[in-house]
Amino acid sequence: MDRRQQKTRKAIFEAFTKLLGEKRYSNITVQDIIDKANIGRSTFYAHFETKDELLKALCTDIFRHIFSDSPASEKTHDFSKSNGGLQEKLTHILHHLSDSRQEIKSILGCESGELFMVNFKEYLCVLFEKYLNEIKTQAPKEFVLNYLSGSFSETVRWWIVEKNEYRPCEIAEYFISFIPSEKNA
Amino acid sequence: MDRRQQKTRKAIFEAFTKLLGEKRYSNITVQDIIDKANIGRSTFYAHFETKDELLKALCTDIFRHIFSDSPASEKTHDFSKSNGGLQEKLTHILHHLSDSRQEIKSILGCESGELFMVNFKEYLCVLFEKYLNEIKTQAPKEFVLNYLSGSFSETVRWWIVEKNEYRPCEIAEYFISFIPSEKNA
DNA sequence: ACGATACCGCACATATTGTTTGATATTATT
DNA sequence: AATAATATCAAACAATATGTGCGGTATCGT
Repeated sequence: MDRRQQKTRKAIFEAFTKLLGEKRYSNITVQDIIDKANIGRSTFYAHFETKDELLKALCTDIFRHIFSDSPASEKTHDFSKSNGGLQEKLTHILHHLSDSRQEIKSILGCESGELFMVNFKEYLCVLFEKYLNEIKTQAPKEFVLNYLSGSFSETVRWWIVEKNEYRPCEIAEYFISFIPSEKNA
Repeated sequence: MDRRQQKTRKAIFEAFTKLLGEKRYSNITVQDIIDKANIGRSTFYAHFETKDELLKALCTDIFRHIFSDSPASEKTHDFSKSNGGLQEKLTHILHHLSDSRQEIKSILGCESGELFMVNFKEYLCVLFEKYLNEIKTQAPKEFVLNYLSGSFSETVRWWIVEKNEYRPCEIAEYFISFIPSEKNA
């Protein structure tokens, strides 16, 4: 990728995230972005068709960072096992989320959070699906999968937005304790 | 309230919900609304300052309907008790939600869903707070309250948006079964 | 050094917004 | 039935945002 493109793209992302900290997503105009990023109008549209595409690209970047590396091998899907288990994986994700906290908090602060959360839930569904058979329940799979991704994503939202003192491992532990399993019986 | 106002307000609401079924919230313009509602420009602004205010008013109307009447007395806060318990209350709420399904589905279909969900969660927090002491957990109250309102609201979202065959009482039962309590031990 | 291309600045037509004006029609009240 | 209040309307308005197109310039990769 051309250095100029990298530079411009980065400038747009930075301007955008700054603006998200200042005002609501829907109130941010392309004009605002190109002013703060100090780029030409046509340059912006050469990179992103719309403001929505920009947001989507930003989220994609963040998720690539968060879900990139697995903390351990996928050998075991026993979610309370110390190594490669669900709890460890969630803790790992929470650490990554914590790294980008300010950025994510800005996104979650308004309607743009919707897109972030939808994306996040999709990633989580893939993750939780592997552990479905560990869960003690009569409820149908689709219910359970939505319940888990929904509850965890909402937990993350709360954890990120509200300034609280809990550490990633604590959140993961609390969350796991709410899942009906052999261990939590 | 003046009959003219009632008529206009109703026309605006109807036009707005119709439009929400056709296109995304952010792509709906005030122009669209006044065209479909067949009212004058200044008339719209006499009723609502912005499109956001209109959405907020619509949500308020819906929630007033959903949370208006209690199914039973508030005597007992034992949530698995058959009468006045949490499960019955949730079932009742789900029935109301089902009544306004199409309307709510339109709202949830795009960014406007964010506002709806935030509002919904606030109402749910008030409800769940009464049952906090029934829950077996080591997690702090603020975590639990957010977990419950988050997981239930996400369950509702899934239930409303995805066309599925589950009845209100089934959803309530599945949800309750995921809460750690004496009964679910 | 050179061809490719990303950027810029500017301009343009189009669309939306929010406000104002004065006239008209409907309402609530007496 | 008459009257005063007011909700609505149509039209016009400036201000702003959008998306696109153009030639010229600077920077890039090779």
